[in-house]
Amino acid sequence: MKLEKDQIFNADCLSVLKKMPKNCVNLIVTSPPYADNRKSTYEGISVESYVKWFKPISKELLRVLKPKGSFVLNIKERVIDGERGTYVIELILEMRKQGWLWTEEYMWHKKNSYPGKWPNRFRDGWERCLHFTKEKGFNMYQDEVKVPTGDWASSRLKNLSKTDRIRDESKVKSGFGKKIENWIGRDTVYPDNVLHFATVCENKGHSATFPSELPEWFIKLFSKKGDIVLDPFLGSGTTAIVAKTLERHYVGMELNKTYYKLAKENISKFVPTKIKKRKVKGKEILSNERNIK
Amino acid sequence: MKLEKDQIFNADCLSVLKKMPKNCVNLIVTSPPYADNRKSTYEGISVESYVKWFKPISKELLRVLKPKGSFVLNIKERVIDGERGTYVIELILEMRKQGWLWTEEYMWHKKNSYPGKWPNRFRDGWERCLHFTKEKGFNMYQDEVKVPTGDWASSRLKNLSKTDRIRDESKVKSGFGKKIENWIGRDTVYPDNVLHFATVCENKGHSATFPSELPEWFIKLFSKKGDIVLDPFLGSGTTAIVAKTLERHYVGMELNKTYYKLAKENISKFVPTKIKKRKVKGKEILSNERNIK
DNA sequence: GTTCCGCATGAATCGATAG
DNA sequence: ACTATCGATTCATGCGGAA
Repeated sequence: MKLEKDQIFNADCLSVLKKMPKNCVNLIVTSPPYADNRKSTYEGISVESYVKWFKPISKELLRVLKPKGSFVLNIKERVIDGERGTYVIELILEMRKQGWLWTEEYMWHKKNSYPGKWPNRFRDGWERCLHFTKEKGFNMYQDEVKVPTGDWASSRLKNLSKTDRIRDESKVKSGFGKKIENWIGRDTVYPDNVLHFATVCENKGHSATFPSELPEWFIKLFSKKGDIVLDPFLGSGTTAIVAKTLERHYVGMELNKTYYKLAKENISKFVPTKIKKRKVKGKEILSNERNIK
Repeated sequence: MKLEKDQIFNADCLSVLKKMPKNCVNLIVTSPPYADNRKSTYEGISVESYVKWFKPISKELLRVLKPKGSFVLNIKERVIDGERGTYVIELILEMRKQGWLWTEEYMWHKKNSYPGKWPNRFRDGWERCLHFTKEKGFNMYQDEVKVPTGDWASSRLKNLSKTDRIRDESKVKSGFGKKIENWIGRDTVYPDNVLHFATVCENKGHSATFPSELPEWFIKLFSKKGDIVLDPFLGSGTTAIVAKTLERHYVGMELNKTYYKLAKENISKFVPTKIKKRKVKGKEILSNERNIK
């Protein structure tokens, strides 16, 4: 299969990945389905089989990723019978056996974590963003995520107020250069490996597993314009939308038909491109043309 | 050996632990020496042998801990040859085999992380605080660590009281006063599992140190007055001082003679005055801060 | 045009209940 | 005894309507 840019598949990611050529994507950002506590699950993945389920996928991801590319895995283990599940840390060990380098673990601090009160724990306010690479000398564009110093920056990080959000959205839409302009005269510093983003709620209009700021940060950090960003569990399409907005190409898979349609709808709505359907060798693929407004 | 309260040992913790009776301490809080990359280390523990070195200690800790007690392990894996070391997550798996329950993983977000710049990673801004227990029904005193509400409620409360003062002057019996009381009663909430503390000044490269706020938070959360708090890697004595300040008893071990003397000196210097507390909204609260400053 | 308040909601977890 | 379902708990956030 030749890799067509900017398309999404309504299919199991493993089957699509196997048809993809090796070393073809620059960055993988995804948040896979979380494990399900129920013993017998027909759509979810059980806790017991999680590692076994994910291993063939991570093996293919290793194959399709370019040598200097990165794989960012957003995940968090469930509480199982009063304990934190061990399947995530077991997965790390298994992926290293496959050849992945566990380069870093970024922490996503969710300021608005799910409420609740229990006798043995507090609300869970963070998730892992595991950073895997194929080589030590992977691409990392640190200057693209520098943050300004001073109160303005820290307050923006801790609390995305309404004005900040407007600024943030315009920043994404107009590209990164404009943001730099806004910060001229200010000192900028490199961030640390802790990310402060609020989760998205349903009332924002579209449900998503992670806020757009999360893939945005990693896409800026680990890819450049024109690169290809892959999300094998696309969900409602957040990764693809952000990638396209940042002038990267996207490839995505989503098994669930409802989410696939939602992603397609969201992408067509948000991305300033005209999507055309085309038949190639009996298969329907997507190609896009630049929409010169 | 009979357990003497409020004493510290200048000895290898394992040898002392073995002499201690079982089920005698209520809480263990410690930050063990970090693994050392160098092959032959004088006092450090090599990366390869870290799990093997720690297992007999954690086995004894399991024995001396009371059934409803907790073990809080502050640790973070080093970067080894460009990758995060796996010995911490391997240790979690091994400790579960010993009988420990991996109940939770708290996250210490270091607000002022150690500076530096590397081509493949950012500054490390967080450490793990692994929470192990012997039973599901362990002791947890959640009310002791409540924090002020976030911006949402505080700004709302501020505005409510402002408009309400006006209404109160005009309408004495409006029934609105009670509503305010409900809001005021809600000015503290339960925290999540992310702790925001600044690091302490760099100690002279020996055993890992944490700010006093860290043991303070866990001592308040997992023990009550009169309980016994153990730190098998006491360092300069932070855990013991905080324990005593909070009217708990302490037991500590420190192998390094210099640090042992320092700890003893620090503890003896300690005058049982009030621990540093801050006033927030007229209420005394913990030094933990809900928001990133 | 702002600011402010009411309300719904979210990758949750525990304990009790029912089969 | 083991498993599935359900109600209670909790708080930061965004949206929409009101002041």
